[in-house]
Amino acid sequence: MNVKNIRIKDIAQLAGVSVGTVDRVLHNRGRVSEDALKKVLAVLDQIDYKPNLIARTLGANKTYRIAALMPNPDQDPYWASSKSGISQAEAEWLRYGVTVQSYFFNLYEKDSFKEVAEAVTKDRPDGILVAPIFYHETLPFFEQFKQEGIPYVLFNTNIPEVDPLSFIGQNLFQSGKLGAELMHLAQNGESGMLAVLHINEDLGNSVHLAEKEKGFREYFLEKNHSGYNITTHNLYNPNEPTFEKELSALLDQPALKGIFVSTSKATYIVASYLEKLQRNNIKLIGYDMLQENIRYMKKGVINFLINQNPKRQAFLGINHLVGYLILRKEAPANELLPLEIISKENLDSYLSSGIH
Amino acid sequence: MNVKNIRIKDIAQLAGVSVGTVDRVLHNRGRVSEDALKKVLAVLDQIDYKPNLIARTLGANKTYRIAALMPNPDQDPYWASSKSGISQAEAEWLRYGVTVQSYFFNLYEKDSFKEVAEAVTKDRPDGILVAPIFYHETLPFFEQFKQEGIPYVLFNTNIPEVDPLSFIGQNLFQSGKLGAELMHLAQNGESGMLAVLHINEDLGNSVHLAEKEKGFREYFLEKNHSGYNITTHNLYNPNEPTFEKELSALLDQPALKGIFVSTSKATYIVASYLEKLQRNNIKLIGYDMLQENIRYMKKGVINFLINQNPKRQAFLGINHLVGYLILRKEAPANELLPLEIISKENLDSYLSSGIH
DNA sequence: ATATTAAATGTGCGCGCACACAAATTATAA
DNA sequence: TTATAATTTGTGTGCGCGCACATTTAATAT
Repeated sequence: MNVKNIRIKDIAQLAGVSVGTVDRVLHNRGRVSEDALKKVLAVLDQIDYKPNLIARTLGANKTYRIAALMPNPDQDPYWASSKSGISQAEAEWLRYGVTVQSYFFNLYEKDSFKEVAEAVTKDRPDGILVAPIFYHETLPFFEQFKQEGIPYVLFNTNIPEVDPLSFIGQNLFQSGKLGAELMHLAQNGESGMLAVLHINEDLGNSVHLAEKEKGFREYFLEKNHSGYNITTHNLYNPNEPTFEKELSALLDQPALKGIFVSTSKATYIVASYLEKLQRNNIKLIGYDMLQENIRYMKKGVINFLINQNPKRQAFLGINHLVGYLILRKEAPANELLPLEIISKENLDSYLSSGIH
Repeated sequence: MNVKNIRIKDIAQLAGVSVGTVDRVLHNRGRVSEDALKKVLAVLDQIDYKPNLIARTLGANKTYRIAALMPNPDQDPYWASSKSGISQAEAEWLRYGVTVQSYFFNLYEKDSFKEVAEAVTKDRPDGILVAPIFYHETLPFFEQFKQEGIPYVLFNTNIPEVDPLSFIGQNLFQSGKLGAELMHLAQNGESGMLAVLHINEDLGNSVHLAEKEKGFREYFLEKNHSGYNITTHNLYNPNEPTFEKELSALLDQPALKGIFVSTSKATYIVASYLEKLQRNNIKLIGYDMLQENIRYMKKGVINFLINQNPKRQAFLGINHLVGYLILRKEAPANELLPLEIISKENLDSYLSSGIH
């Protein structure tokens, strides 16, 4: 019983004042005499008061509206994963009066983002989770959010200048280096031509992808592996006829030994071509445990996946926001998720382990 | 406001009875007439009542004592990691009246386990977390715990027969297979001799380790890689003079291309010999991100680590117990953590990401 | 000096649940 | 029928916090 935490009541008793006074001091609402203030502060200085968050939450009985601003999940299964993380977090907090309103913008149109972001601004939510894949377009909105005192959390893409409550994502440079290490391993010591391939549908993403490429190249630079000849390939809309031509041209090169693809959707697109063209000697390394990618990995077309954990990213984003709003918890400024390596032999262990 | 959750009060109103009656039905405490029971159940059938756990926890205001029964963390840094997971969980729940009492037994002495387990039994905790590395010795204790209605969670080693509230660990067979895949990769296509090495200090563990070996061998069987010649080596106490002799004899074999070590402590022991004997062409694959292992990985002596996440295992164990005791949450019967692959290039991303 | 205003302090209530206990109803005994 | 026991039902209280409001004390005006 003596291990129990100190309550406001105890502080009041120790300081010889009423709980109301202690409350006013704790929240510095003023209306406290210097004398009383001193007494309370003296006690607070001695003991380490930690409010009972459970009681606080119960008493508050407020409802919180969180806005999630992200690309349309129908356009890319990667974003569908993010969406499911949001839904999972929402389900967990619904009963405590938290609702999440999702706002989807078109992955390929900057104007769509603006439009949707304005809608969010109008709605004045209590907190905002956003995947700011467009750089310039987002800045003024964050200015606005900050002015209105609405906390915002970024995920997937970081923009440190806007000083968010928290960012959740990964170190992209290191991610590229890891991709290179895996590629190197998969090559069995033989050298040859390696391709870095970006399918850059959404132009907002290019900085993002370049960072991965830098890391990829850095690895081979450090290793001084001149045996590998690394080329870069930028493709755009997979639906255009030029796409297939360009990709096929690349895959036809007999010297090509491996492809590092910088996005999750691009991974299964390339995998499908590799399978169709029977180029099973080309090692493929890409991103994320999307349904399609899982299929190709089980077939052996994809050698490694680096898990960006889109679901977990979004899930944590909502959680941090909720923690900040109702439990007054400080969220970590940067939550960099580990770079998880998925191979044929540990794939199932990831699939069966919940959100993780 | 209409999104708010349904309260007991609401159910009472809908059923036309008092909250007390609803409470008795929900907790089936009896003392309810058939008529009232029917009415309440009818309402409950219609709506999806989810109790407000915050309110429940607040009201309960009980203190819970959890006993953690595990090997002495001073004997092996692996267990020190587990310990830190327990401490972290304890810190998180302390203010809600949860205390954790740790009971350490000697990793090498079955009798020590018995002794400590008896102490736990006498203390009658509200819940027990245990790493049951000795098989036969543990069974009668679980019988006792079950009779007394004390929930227990296992981690690290599973004993499904004792029907725990939850088990937290990994699929060991798959873990061995993964080790083999990584070894295969690290070999760069060259074949040769591979060694599976167990340093089996605590005899209780042997089944555990055999399972990993089975997986390791299975991988090469499936691949039909007769090019690799796999041998098994059982070593015991590293402090005995024979130990060094036997290990050196193994490492001296020029055909030896790789070693798969089945425990975390053994990993850095072997790494130290590899370094000393300058056998840097032997690939080493082992377990866990212990301080020493991290050092050897950064130096390039260890090629891959499979992370068993001892810290997280214990952390989750306490959390499940707490969730069950105060929030009445059902813990998952089997929480199999993913088999995380650690390499030089993603090591830092794991180190910087907290408990994960 | 008393009346009025301002500042400081203390008290009460609700959040939703669990549990103890009081009240009301029904069944049984005298 | 009335008295008593057994069963069923309802009410009240506390958990710790935050906030609204009542009360007390001090400062100022008349």
